[in-house]
Amino acid sequence: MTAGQDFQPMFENLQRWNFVVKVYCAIVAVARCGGLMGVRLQDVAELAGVSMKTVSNVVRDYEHVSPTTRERVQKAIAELGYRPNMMGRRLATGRTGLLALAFSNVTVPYFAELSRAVSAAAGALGYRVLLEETDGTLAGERAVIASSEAGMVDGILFQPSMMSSVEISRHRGDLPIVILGEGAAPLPVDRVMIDNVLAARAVTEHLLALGRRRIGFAGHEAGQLSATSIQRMMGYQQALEEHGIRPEPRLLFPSAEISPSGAVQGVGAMLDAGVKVDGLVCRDDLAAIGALRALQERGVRVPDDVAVTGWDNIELSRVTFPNLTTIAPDLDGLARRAVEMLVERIGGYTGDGRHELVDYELLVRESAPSAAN
Amino acid sequence: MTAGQDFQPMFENLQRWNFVVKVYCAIVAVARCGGLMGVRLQDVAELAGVSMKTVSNVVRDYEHVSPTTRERVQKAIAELGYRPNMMGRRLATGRTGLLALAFSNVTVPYFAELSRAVSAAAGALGYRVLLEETDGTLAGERAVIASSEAGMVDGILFQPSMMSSVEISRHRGDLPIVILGEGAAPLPVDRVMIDNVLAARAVTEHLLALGRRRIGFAGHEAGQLSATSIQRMMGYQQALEEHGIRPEPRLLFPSAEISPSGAVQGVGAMLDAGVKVDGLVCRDDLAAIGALRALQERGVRVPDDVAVTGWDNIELSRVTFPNLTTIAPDLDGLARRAVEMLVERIGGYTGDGRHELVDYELLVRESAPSAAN
DNA sequence: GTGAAAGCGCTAACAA
DNA sequence: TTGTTAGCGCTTTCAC
Repeated sequence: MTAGQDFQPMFENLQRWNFVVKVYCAIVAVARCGGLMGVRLQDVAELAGVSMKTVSNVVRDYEHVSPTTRERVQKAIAELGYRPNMMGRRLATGRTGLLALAFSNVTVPYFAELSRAVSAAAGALGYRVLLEETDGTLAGERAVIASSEAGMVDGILFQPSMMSSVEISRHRGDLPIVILGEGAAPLPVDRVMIDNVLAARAVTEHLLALGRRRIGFAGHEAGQLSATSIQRMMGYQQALEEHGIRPEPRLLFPSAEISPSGAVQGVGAMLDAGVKVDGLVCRDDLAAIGALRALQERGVRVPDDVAVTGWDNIELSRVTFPNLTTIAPDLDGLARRAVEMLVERIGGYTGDGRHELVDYELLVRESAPSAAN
Repeated sequence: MTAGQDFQPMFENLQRWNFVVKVYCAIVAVARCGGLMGVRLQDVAELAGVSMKTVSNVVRDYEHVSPTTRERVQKAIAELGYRPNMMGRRLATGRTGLLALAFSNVTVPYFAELSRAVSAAAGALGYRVLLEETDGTLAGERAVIASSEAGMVDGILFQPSMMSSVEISRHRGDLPIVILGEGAAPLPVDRVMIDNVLAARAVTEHLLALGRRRIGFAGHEAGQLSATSIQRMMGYQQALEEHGIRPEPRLLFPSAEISPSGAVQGVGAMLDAGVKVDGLVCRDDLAAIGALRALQERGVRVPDDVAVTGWDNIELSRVTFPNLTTIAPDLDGLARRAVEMLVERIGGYTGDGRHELVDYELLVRESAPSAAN
């Protein structure tokens, strides 16, 4: 008997012993909690008496596996309670099946609703979504980009608020990225948004059609304006000018902080300062909700005295009293298109940056009813 | 010259060539976008002229590396723009650094705020959070548990709404889990919540102290009650009974759908049916916001005619008009404790299930002001 | 203090 | 149709 012949059986025994232990553990585990720890592809292969490749084929629903083999493997899988380990799979394939969705803060209802739309769209294409909050800070945005580059995700949907397009374009070349919204976006990078200028014009024109002439704009940043605020204010201004009304700086109601409370204070302060308006275009629904409170606290009636509009069509905009006339972006369309483009990039598409617009709708509700009312 | 001697230089040349290509790519990449594709530990090791082990030590801040070596390695890392690949690391260590946070729906403000608190608490312990939405369905909850078991996360924070505690306890034994909230929780599993019965009593007693006697409960499920609704209704009932008031089934205002609009309809329908109340304990802030609208639509004044209370202290509860008296759970404390316990479990702790309570506070605001007002 | 090599669990050429 | 084997990028004994 040579050393080789001696070693082989010993090795087999080792394997078998390992297997026996695993099965024992399985029984204990099943008895304990119905599951099983650390079952590997190999364990299944051994129990089924086939190779790992075959098990892998069965697991991934590869076609060319004989029915009998497949059945045997599936029996082994069930018996052992095997579940594929994503980490191993991802390391081998280089894909994680995860998309990062980065924006400032999930507690902003628009982003929460966006994330649902994105999750749904991603799910339809076999991806899951890792939410990343940037807190709207440059540091936060850099951290998110950096960590996304660590291979945990296959691509990133990014709604920037601080980062410049130059810096965005400096990201690592192998991380596919799609920009959401009207923030900075380098030309070579894909982006999806709605036409903010046009929508802001539409909403302002709606107030003009109601006969309002002293129309304010509320809820934008008190300091450096965001791209979002700029575009919406541009549309507001255009609509006024087209109707021969000169935009007045006094009719701008900035918020010290972009939040509903910020709008309560910002709008409140201007009203207390004696500024008179009969219409208010708010930067977003949250600002509009704050404006509603600021007006109502002071006994101003909405829409009779002041008609108010929001933006985003968040769920609560239907429930305020009065509920909000608002711009309703096609969130599902936006999410679907963004995910599609990202998945194309992940798939290797290297064409030029595509900058696409999606639809929106002006939803007329109580806070600024239609002229017919 | 032997074959061996011949092969060695060739191999070295191959390595060097590979290296030259990488550096070239690096230059191109840096020129193009400041980053670099696919730099591996090995590439850094080669450039620095050390072994992978040493680079790994430097990357992970291992102490025992000589300063000169460390510096050389760091230079190579910077030069190549190396970033460790999480997948590889995780496969090797068996840890992903990811915690799943599973609940029905991020668009529910309470959950959005919870997720921020959890992200913060997890970040402090070196973990990141993967948000998982179950849509409040049994199928959704099962899918989340199943996918969490696929090795993508190290543990899961789960706020169940449908799954029974028996089924929860059947999950795979190697997936640490902590239950959030008052839903089903098997005894052996850790859980963190606030005392819903006590808090509901506190909020009801607040209304009683205001002299309200016809106090309703609003916003619970029209059909099968959730654990949350049950506990809050129990506290409501206890407070009434302690004050010698018999709870009246007519004063229950269920919602066909747990949403603000659902509450608008539910409360509205009861009011239209002629039910009279002077106080309304709402299951949550969203229901309270809906109730507010239902009341205001009908000209009922809040709090003068009907005092209203919410639950959760969501951001918008400060901005409604009137703003909401509400139960403010210590979200940060809850998140911190839940993450701590989960991380302990991940670390191998196997003690009995711990069921812990965290603080809450009754926030008195306009919708049900203090008696002194 | 540093290096060599054996995995982690899976996939995918290439063989058979 | 199925098996063999060489990685994926990293960590980690165990030597040196």
